Amino acid sequence: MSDHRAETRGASRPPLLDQVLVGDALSALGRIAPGSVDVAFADPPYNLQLSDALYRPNQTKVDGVSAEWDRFADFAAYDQFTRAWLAGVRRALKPNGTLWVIGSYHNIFRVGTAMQDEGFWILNDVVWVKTNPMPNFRGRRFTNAHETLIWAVADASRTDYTFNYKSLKAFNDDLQHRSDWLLPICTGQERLRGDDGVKAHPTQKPEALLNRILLASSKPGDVVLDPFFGTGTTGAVARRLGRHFVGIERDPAYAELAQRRIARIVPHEDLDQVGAEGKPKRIPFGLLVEAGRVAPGDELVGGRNGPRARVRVDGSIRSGDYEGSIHKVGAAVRNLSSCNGWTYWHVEADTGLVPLDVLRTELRRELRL
Amino acid sequence: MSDHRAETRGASRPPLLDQVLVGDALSALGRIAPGSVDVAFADPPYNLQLSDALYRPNQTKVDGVSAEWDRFADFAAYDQFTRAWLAGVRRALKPNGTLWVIGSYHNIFRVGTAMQDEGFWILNDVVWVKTNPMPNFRGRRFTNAHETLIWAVADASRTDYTFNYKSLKAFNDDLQHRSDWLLPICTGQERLRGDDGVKAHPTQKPEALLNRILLASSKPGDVVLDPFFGTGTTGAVARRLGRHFVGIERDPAYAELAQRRIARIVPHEDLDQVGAEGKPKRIPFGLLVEAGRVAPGDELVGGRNGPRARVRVDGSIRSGDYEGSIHKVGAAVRNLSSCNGWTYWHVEADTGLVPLDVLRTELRRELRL
DNA sequence: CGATTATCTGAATCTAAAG
DNA sequence: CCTTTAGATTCAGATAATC
Repeated sequence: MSDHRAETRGASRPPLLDQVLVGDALSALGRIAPGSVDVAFADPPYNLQLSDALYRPNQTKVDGVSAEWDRFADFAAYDQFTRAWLAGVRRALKPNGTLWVIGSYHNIFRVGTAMQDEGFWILNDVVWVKTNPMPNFRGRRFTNAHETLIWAVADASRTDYTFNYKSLKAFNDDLQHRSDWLLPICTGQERLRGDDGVKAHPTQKPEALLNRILLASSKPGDVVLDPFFGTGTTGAVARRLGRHFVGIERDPAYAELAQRRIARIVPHEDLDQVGAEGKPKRIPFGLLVEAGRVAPGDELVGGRNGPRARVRVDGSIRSGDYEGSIHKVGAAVRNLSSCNGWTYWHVEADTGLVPLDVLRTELRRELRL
Repeated sequence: MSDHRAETRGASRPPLLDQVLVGDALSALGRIAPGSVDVAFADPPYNLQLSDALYRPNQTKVDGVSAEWDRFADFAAYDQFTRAWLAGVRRALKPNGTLWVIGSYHNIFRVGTAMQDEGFWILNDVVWVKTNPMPNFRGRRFTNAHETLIWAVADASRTDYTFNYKSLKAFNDDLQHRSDWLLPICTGQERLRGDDGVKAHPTQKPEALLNRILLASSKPGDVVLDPFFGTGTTGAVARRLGRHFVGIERDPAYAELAQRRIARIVPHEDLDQVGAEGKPKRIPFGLLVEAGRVAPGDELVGGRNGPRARVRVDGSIRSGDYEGSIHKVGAAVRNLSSCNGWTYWHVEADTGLVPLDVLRTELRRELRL
């Protein structure tokens, strides 16, 4: 993480790591060093606009969200609030940092519009499909069985945001991970409750959701910001996964609860994910020739019964009239615009055809690159 | 349907039923009698903003949407276009009429915001989860595997919109219908093609999607409006379900194609029939880790006295020098080309070795999948 | 002819590093 | 900034081709 400073947009202030800042999101965001955050997760007020109490068919009252923090005069007020905190988060993020926001149909369209207007570049929307949503008691609509997440990078021109593609592919049994995530809501032991057994926070998110978000879009040691910290699910998961967190929460009681909760978390010992070693150093084909893994004059084969090529002293190859790099010649003989020569060309061994890529991997291991 | 007139807001003009109006949406909407429409479905341009060509790993070119009708100067231009057609649709709708709009993350947030601003009252957002989405070829994002629908009533004060709750509950094996719909994209015989075998329209929607929409939110004899008619999927399904349609399409060739398509439709005699639902959902190994059934750091055993592996945070495992999914590593340690990690790897319990497959079955049962 | 294998395609904001 | 080059990257389902 030594390159954090190089990525900052402005002056660096002392980082407020692994703490909960008590205060409203807007002013607290101003205390965070610009360009210091790798990933942000925000679970803002949903602006639910509930009017009357809702009762189940058995006449018990549904304990909905009716807190003061979820009341806005109108859409314009909600938009203004949204744009303000989005701007603050964007300032705190590194240019290649990403933001996740979760919401429902009550607010997510306004949030998404504001994100685009503020300059965020959307990478995906993700739907959290709930295995156990609350039913629709009145039977007047579809069961609201999902919530929407928006994932966006702070600066549209940056393509070097963190996305642990291989890790998520391994997670998903070797199929690339999709935008629909099936997860249960937060219940049972995981749900924080007061001494009276009543849920401590009305909208506590499941740790599994944050777990997947941070596995996908952050690295160990990264700084994770949550401007609506609540009871600290983001901090708990960040700590368990070896990431730093910065939480902002206006309710001191929630902040206190979150701190205690996070203190109990035992971080995982092994934080390795697939491909966590970082990008291996590039090994040019010439190095294989130089190291004697392939000798000048050796013949390469383009797959079973494919075209053949001859290795030359400088690591170029020739096949018929074509000469050049393994990639260029591979593309030429197949009449394609490009080609990965490492996987296309093979050498003949006793055991059969061996791709150059295998020889490269062996050399890389021996040279510890 | 004798109460149509009583529900109209303005003067009644002769209805333009079961026709395609050729022209741009804005002016054609003005020709529709105000307050005459029961349900509208809109599939507006998504404003995809594609720049360069995209190639698959096998170097074939992806046939993306590059039509002129999907090009807008900026978000402001798109917003203006959106607000204009939304106002026109709202005028055409009965006060208790509802509007469905489909979109992707490129445009749906802007559309949702505009709908709320224009006075529509959102009833649900619905996610169309695709069984067979196009993959993400470069591995830089999550597979974009869903699209979003917004369902809203024209007048927020009206609660007498059509929602066939019992019908949909029967459709869904006596469970109330949820907001996540699993459906394949439109391919095969259903996809309209020219004589050259090339798809007639780049964004044809599956009839199953419209079928569910009209089953849910309309009655036989209702008037269904589609301001972006394309090749007439809405009209085809409306006719089959005994509803009237009004289509608007600016491209005469599409309009002609749609008319011919709809003419071939044979309306159902029994309007209550429903289709079958999909297969059980796959549970990836990562979900077991996420759910706490297996913890990072736990040891897996490959059968009695077999090799051992260590579970990691992202659902990958490591055994010796090998890392990857349970299947990949299982294959590697056994020197096979493939392996079913679910039956090969076990966890040690008091009662002996338990295959991962058993844990998966338990989780599936609890999540009711 | 049936079974197996190869090919094609779908609303896509789809690279990274070196020079 | 731009240009060039290396080389990494796909899932489900329908259809066509081959055995």
